[in-house]
Formats: sequence, C-alpha cells, structure tokens
Amino acid sequence: MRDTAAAPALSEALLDWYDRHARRMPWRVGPAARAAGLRPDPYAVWLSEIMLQQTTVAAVKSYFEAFTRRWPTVEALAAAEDADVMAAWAGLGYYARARNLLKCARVVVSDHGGAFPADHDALLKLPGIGPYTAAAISAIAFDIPATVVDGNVERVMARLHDEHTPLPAAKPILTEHARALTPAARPGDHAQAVMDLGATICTPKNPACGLCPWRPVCAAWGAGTAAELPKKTPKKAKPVRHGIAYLARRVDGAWLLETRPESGLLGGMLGWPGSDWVGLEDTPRPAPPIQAEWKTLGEEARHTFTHFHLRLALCTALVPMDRTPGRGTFVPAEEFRPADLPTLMRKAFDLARPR
DNA sequence: AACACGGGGTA
DNA sequence: TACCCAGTGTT
Repeated sequence: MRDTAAAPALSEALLDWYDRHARRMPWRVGPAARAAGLRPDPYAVWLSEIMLQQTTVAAVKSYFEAFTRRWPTVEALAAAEDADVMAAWAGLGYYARARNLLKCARVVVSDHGGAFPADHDALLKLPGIGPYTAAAISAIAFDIPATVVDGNVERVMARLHDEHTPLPAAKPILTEHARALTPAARPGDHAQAVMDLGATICTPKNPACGLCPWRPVCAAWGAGTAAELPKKTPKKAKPVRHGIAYLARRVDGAWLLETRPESGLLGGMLGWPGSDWVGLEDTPRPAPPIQAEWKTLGEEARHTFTHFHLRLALCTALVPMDRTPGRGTFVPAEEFRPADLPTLMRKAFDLARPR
C-alpha cells in the first residue's frame, strides 16, 4: 500500500466489510439504531474502552454488563464506594485502571457537569485516558476523525505497508499510516472496523488473508510476509520471586484480610497479610499478623505477573475469638466473597480454605 | 526511554 | 511449561 490517494476507497471497502461482519458487543450501537440516528452513550464508550485496555473482548463482556447494571451513569459511578468498585473490578487485572476509573468519573462530574468532553485534548487530560482511549472516545462517541492506534491497528498497518521496522520503534510510522487512512465520514466505525479486522482476520498468528477486504492492496500479502509482521524487539525473561502469605480463619468463619497500599502491585485491592516478594528463596519471614498456631501448607500459590513469576508460600491458622490482629481486619464469613479478591489472592484462598 | 502493571489464551 | 497479547502512568 503506497498510494495514499487510494485511502478513501480503502476505508469504503473496510466499512462495507464492517457493516456485514461487525461483532455484536454490549457497548456497541447496532446498524439499525445508528441508521435511526442514535449515538453511542459516551459513558458506555469510555467504560468499555478502559476495560478493553490490554484485555480481550471476551474477558470484558461480563464486567461491562455488571458495571453498567450497577452504575448506569457516570454520576452513579462517581458516587460509588472505592471498595465496591475495586471488588467489582477484581479478576480483570491492571487495577490502576479501576482507581483511575473512579478518579475520572469524579472529575467528569465535578469539572464537566457529568458530560464527557467532546474534545481530544480535554479527554487526554483525564485520569486513565491516554492517546489510544482519547482517540477512541473522540471517534466512537463524538464522530471526530481522530486516529485510533492500538495493537491491532499497529499489526494491520505493519502488514498493509510491509513495514519491517520492529516495534516499538515503528510506532510513529504505523501511526502515520493509520492517520492517512482515517476518513472524515464514520470515523468511529472506521476505527472499530480496523480493530475488528485485526482481532478476527489480520490475527497475530495464521492471519485469514483469504477473507480480508484489503488483501488486494496489502503489501505483506504480495511479499508473503504477513505472518511474520509486525517485528518486535525481543523481551527479557521473567525472574522468579518468592514470598509468604498468612491466611487466618477465626473460629466464627471470619477471614483476616488487609487492603493493599494504593500504589504498586495489586494496589488498592484486598489481600492476605504477608511478606514482600523478593528474588531470594530463603528470606527472613515477617511476624504473623496475629498470634496463633501457624502451619505451613505443602503447596505454594503460583502466579505470573507482567514481569515476574511468583511462588507464594502459604501459612494457615485457626484463631480463637479473643485474639486481636496486629495487621489487617477480620471480614465476617457472610461478607467475604472470594470473587472480590485479585486472582493471586483467590488462588491462595482456594489452596488454604478448609475442605 | 525504560519500567511497572494482571490475566487469559494457545502451542 | 512457555510464549503471546495489549495502553497508561511513573521515573
């Protein structure tokens, strides 16, 4: 694809494909509703785009439905308790997104009268909204011809132009290619169409070029290089870290939990009291959070984070009613929901709970 | 520019 | 088990 004069024809072919193949999603306005002049709700667009950062459509769907059922408007979300939002986000990962989601909702209510700004630069100033999300909301919710570049778009552009420069160095080049294709009409549908194309046809492995509306103009198709693009600079191996967690159950069934610090790993989420996680296997253990007869479990909780593997040793104890914890708070059995825990802490619970 | 930050899926 | 995928904020 070298001829930029062909851009309008390319976008037209893509929109035609999109109208026939668009995936149904809870936050999308369907073709019939769009034809009737209905615009997407900016709150729904924003919420879905935050959830979709680094996360697949399949993982997001049920969370999006739960959030919009419980908090149907940005005003409702802004008024929510922090702990309720963090618990509802549990399992979705990248918990800074949930903290910024609440911050953003509160700024939109207090500084913008409850309406998301229809302006790329104003959106960019909001917590949790970066270049991708600002462009996505501009295009999808407000019909502004912003250029939306996510990992799908990068891959599609790398192949369309047979660009062999490795990411992330290639990002400005790929962004410029995407900008040249962005149409004045239906920019939101165009953006979603490129991302859908990347998610369903122009996939990382085994791209379905035979079904691609852009195959006739795709440079990588011509060169036979589609499957090896985009090139990426090699990533480094994940080290292993070790730690220990204390799971205390009081005789009345209450569990001893603490809210983790706002910043850092699993920030703001519930967790079991324990040690820091370090590179050495044999490290001094911190004092248990409460005096009891502690037993070490035979099995460790294993979990992989973005940049390290964790092996978490587990200690359990059954605690009499009259003890006071030095760390954490007992959560009564009827209030404790394992689903409110991030995945690592839920794995630890599943190994340690009485069976 | 490099790093921190989860979880799910496939081979 | 190992590898792949994917935006924002901080430093």
